[in-house]
Amino acid sequence: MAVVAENFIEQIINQELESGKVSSVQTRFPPEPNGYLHIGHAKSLCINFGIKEKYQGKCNLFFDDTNPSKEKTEFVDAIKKDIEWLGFKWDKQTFASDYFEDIYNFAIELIKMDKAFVCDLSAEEISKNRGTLTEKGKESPYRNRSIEENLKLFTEMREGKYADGEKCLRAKIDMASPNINMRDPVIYRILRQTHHRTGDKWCIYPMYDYAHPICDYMQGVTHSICTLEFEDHRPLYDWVGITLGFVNKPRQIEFARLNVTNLVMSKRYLKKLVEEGAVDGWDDPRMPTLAGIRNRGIPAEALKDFCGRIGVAKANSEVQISYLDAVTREYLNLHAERVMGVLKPLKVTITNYEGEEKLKFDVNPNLEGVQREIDFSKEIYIDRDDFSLNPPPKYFRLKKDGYVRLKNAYIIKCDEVIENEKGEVVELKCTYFPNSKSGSDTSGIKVKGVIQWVNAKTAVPIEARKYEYLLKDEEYAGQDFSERMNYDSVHKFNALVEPYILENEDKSFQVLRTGYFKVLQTKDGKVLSEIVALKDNFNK
RNA sequence: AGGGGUAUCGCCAAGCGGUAAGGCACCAGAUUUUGAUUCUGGCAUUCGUUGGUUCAAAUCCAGCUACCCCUGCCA
Repeated sequence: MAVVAENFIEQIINQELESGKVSSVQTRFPPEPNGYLHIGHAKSLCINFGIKEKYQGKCNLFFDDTNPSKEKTEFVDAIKKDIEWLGFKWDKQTFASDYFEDIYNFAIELIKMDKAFVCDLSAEEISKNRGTLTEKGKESPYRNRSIEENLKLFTEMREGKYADGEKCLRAKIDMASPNINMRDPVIYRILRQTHHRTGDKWCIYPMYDYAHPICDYMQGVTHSICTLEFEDHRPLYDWVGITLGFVNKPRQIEFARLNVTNLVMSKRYLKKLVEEGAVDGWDDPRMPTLAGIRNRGIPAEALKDFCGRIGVAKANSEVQISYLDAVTREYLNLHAERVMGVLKPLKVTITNYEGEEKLKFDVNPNLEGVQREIDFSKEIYIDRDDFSLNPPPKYFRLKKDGYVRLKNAYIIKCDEVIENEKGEVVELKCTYFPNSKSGSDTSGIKVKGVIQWVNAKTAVPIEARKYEYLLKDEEYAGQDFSERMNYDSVHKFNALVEPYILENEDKSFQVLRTGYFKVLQTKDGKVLSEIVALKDNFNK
């Protein structure tokens, strides 16, 4: 894990701790349960839980469920699973809906202070009266209703006397404000939607801008961390807290959201891909969701390390996807078990070898002395790409009359190439050198190439799939991805792998030279996903 | 004359008045039974730009410029 400099949020907290403005720190991770978490959320998770850990504070998991038309229990379960996968432990699990009654009572307070009013304007009229970026807005004709009338009307709104959209509650701030969010924003709307937790108890729901500062405050949040687009909302966030007289009002701090080159990140779009069946679900390895990343075989530790290394700042930036690969590679190199597998099997018969033997194989060269056994015999398979009939210069692997080392086994020489009627290579006849065994090589033969192999008898056939990330590029931007997704984002191989890999599902294995493997359980059986994230220089 | 932000190497990113950290990528070399790993060396006389203050500026001031966000009864 790389050591990362203190980010600007931590600097702010340090100052507040020093000055005594706060004595302890509490954050919250506030997803709306309307979809799965993606890699961008991982950054927020790492920031919020990172602060909890660093300052021995608290961090709640707070579901922002103020809009019942989009939210589902399915999503809250998925979100929790993803956070658990990352290894973060929240202090309390809370919902905005836990506070609906308080939020309502605070609205009554606001009305009593003459800081909120019931407005009869339609959504379109409100929009029209809001003014534009350069022109100030017009005050609602209902703005000066009496407190008594507002109280009565708002109570009736809750009781269901009015139709959806017929009335709303607005904060009374300033229609001339240059900040559009302050132009008497709507804080309650009438919405007859069954809420995933409160059912039909309510027909009015608070808006995010109004509910969030209250929920933060009620939970004891000291630092409410969100993304840059909420900077313009901070005055409103503060207005709510100040007007309601919150003591030690939480402070909202904004940071730049994570962008990754060419990665499709909008929840709207990801949802569409799932609904159209362009991918196998939210957890498809091609998805940038945490579930997808998990299935891809990227360890949680690697993802967290990535989040730490990209830093936290306010400048809009775009991180290269290859950086995630690099961090994954680094983690896997240190921790992953090694396993051999061939994507495109090519039979090799070792004509002068008889019998069978067990060979030692390093589980991971970084874990000294930890070995397991692999079977060797006269019939093996190598990868078709490790043999070339017309080798380019500096080709280190097997060629006709050439030598190569079978990883952890013997040096072999290719004597004969067997082709079928179509001229395709179907088998190689080789001889091995008994005194060239790994670890006790006295043959004196120098080979530059080392290739992986699997034993014909023990290897298991499996469908290997190579998943590409869902990428957006100019050519496809804004278009319908689904066709392309199925076309070129998954590559399938009838591969052979060591049986060992199947006994260790849910682990990621580094595969020699080609990348890393992870076994996925799918409807039609086991599938090995192969994602290339290792360095692959030999094609240069 | 709308408001709010941001500008430091190809990509992230430290720096907070004392003379440009680090990571990824890249280049060169060494070791290597993964063409991986590891190792060693290289990689911004310059911080969007123009002026100003200062003995000294990426850091302070002023003016430009570029990019991002804001006109949901979404979050």
